[in-house]
Amino acid sequence: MNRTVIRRNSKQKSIIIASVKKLGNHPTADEVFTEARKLLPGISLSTVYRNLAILSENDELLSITNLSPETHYDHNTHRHFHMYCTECGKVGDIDVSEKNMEALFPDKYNGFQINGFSVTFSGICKNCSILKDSKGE
Amino acid sequence: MNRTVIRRNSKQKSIIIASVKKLGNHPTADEVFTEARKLLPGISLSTVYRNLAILSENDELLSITNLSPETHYDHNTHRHFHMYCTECGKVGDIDVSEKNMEALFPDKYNGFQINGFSVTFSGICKNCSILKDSKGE
DNA sequence: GTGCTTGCAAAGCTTTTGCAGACCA
DNA sequence: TGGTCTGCAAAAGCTTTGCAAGCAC
Repeated sequence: MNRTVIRRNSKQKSIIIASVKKLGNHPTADEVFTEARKLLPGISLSTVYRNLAILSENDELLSITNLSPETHYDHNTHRHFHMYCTECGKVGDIDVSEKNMEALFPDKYNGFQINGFSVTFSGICKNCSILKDSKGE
Repeated sequence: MNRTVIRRNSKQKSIIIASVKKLGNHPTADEVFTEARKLLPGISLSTVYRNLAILSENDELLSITNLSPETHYDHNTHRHFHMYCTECGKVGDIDVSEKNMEALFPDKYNGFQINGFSVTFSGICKNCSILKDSKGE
């Protein structure tokens, strides 16, 4: 669903896009805000939220809303899965073969017209496993 | 992760469980609250939240977070997918063959130890499609 | 100049928490 | 009776919104 309003460019918008790309690993709105402020100290959090929402609507970003309490944003808009570490909150990508994708993700299911999907695994990442082991937990 | 505290029964707790089962279709905390109040008008929303959290921790309920802005609760704790209608907010179940499950859901992935997963499709349900068609959208 | 976009502040929404009293075992 | 559970109210956390000023085109 694209906005029907005329879009304009602004310094803020391009800085927000650049920040998401630079951060790379599924930043939250607040992380984008922190990064964007390095380049434009006066930028406001609501501007970040507004632009992330618009970019998601226009499929220029993927918004991931079932990871943690916060919404994460991903500049990789291709179909892929996510892995969420319940220890450190880090988000990783999971690649799935195109064959499995097709088998799993039909366009329709019992009358539902499927437009998008979100797959998230939760668990413990390599780093946190090592940390836990070294603490003898 | 179970609580280590001793659990007691209460009228509120059993009414909350009964309400989730009666509502059936992935109710939110507020919907459970509304249902529970029919049976016990004095019950408080925080009691509902507290009990839903405990039941989820004990795997007596599945909590589905950020399907929508609210957390949904499911008395079906078996592995299955969800379908979220972006028009009416209704949540449906999607069954996937056990074979596909096994292929897709390994216990480990690149060092990640996978403990749980969440799969959500979003789109438009049958009812809403019909409504949209009849409006000529 | 028009009207989209921003920053600020305030509000909105769901969920959590502190505390005193109630109640289960 | 001891300690868990409840209800109330307030707060927390993330996100959205109203509005006047600023800026792109």
